[in-house]
Amino acid sequence: MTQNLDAISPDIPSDYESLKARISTLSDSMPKRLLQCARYALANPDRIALGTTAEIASAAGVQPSTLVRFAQTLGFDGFSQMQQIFQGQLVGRNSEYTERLTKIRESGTNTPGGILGNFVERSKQSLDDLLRQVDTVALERSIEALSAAENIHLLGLRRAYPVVSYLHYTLGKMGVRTNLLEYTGGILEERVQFINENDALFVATFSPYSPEVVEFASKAFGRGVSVISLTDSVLSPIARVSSTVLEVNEAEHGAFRSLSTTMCLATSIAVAVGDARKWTSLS
Amino acid sequence: MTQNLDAISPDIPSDYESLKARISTLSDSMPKRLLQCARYALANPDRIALGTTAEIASAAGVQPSTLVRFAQTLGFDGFSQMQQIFQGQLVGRNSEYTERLTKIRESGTNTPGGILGNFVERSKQSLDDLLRQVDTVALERSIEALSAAENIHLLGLRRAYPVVSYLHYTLGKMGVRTNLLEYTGGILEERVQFINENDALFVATFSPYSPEVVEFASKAFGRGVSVISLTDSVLSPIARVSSTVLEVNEAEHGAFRSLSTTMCLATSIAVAVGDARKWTSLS
DNA sequence: ATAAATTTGGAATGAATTTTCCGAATTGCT
DNA sequence: AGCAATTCGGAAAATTCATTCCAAATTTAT
Repeated sequence: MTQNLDAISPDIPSDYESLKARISTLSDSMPKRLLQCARYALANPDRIALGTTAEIASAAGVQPSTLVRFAQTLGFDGFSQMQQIFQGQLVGRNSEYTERLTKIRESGTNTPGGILGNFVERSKQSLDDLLRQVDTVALERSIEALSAAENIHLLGLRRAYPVVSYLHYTLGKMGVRTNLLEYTGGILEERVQFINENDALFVATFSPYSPEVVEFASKAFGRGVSVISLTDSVLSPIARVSSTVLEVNEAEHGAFRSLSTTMCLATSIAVAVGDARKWTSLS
Repeated sequence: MTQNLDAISPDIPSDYESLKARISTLSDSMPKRLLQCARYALANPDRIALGTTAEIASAAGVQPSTLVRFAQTLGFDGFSQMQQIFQGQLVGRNSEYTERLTKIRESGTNTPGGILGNFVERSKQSLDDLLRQVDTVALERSIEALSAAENIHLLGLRRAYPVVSYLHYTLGKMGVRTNLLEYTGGILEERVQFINENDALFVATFSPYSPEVVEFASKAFGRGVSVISLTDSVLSPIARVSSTVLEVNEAEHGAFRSLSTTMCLATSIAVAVGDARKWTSLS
């Protein structure tokens, strides 16, 4: 097998891209351990570039010899030769990046790359703002409320729906069951009655704020339910009917906003709640 | 002299900045050859990071032993220890990130604020990586395919579902109708027949890759449908059944990954496709 | 179920690399 | 200019590292 592959492609990959491509094509026919190497290499190219066989092997959970075999399977003489490709990628990266940024800036906002560059920049700014402006007290109270709740209900429509559906999934994976309130016709409001005082309602809504969501939260809040809201302004109508308000200023491009920062916050909330629940369930 | 310096500053520089600072303060009292090392090191930090003593020494016009003495003059045990600082600088290109991350770790990653700080930093890094690694050709081809498609079908389960549901919403707002394939029981596969050759299938899937999604994409691809996939590795099984592959390396916190970067890319795609469709519909 | 082929782990090998050491050369001081 | 201290070069030693090899384990084919 190996001989055949060598015969088919005797030349060695000369840059990181072709190396990735070769890994991709050969991964089908790779045995378990070599696949493990492949996965590790693609996930941690920096460590391959700088580490020794012993270090990398132990980090990847294989033998040093397997690492050498992996390199040889890809067409290299040995590990060292493959390592050079990873090193080249590491060095070229620095210069390429700035070069690429200027190129993207020049390309304006009408090319796909330009649009992406724009969003990346704004998202980074937005993430900075999040960390700077976040109300840690509100955040901690939110985590507490969600951790203490008997049941967690999630509500969000339109642009907010991906946020709550993600929370639903991630919390579920952490062993925290949640109730994702889907909007199926006009019956949403009727479900308020199934939320009781010991529960928490997590509601996400952004401008323009869906009236039905605000209305729902208002009713729940009126019933004494702990309402944690994620929104884009303290002026949001949801703020008045919430126990705790989390604010996020999302990156924009014209009229279109990303969900990048919001997702970052949502993930953090999920992990924090998962952690808190784990500790309490263990004790 | 050397003994004195050791006595004055027995601690070793722990990052590139303090290393540079020490070189600059000590360079006054350095003899010729060591100064030569200092100059070379500051001018070619990358080569110091990756080369061997023999290589570097010859490039710098000194003996390998001089290189070792140089490192020891700066307070290190030997060359290897100094090299690690240069390597660290190479990996944490914007050493800001790693620096801030360690700062965050010191303040504890178990508090909600700590978890958020962690995700914010990693997400920013992840966004940088996205811009650096994105295959602009693949991106442009994706936009073209999606713009040219008669109908756009969207598929993504579990963690990928929020991504496609967001695309569904955003593209809809831009006047691009899409068909969001929801997973309702085992009937998913039967829907392949409703996708025809002029359509495009956008499929998102992350490790562990849902077999049913891969299977679905495979069938569509087999029917000649343009399949644009968004995934987390070239080893993804979806890659083999796609016309175009977009790769995203998302930020992690332990076992949990955010969707921050993925959402940024998704938004960009939506805006780009929306733009492209607008132009063609106007002309 | 059995045999053949492939893959794997781990020790052994051999190469490469870092570090030490010491005599020679250079520099600084009187 | 002559002496002492420092610096340097280069070889030798010690260490680390990549690679090879082979027996054991696993997988595949019959």
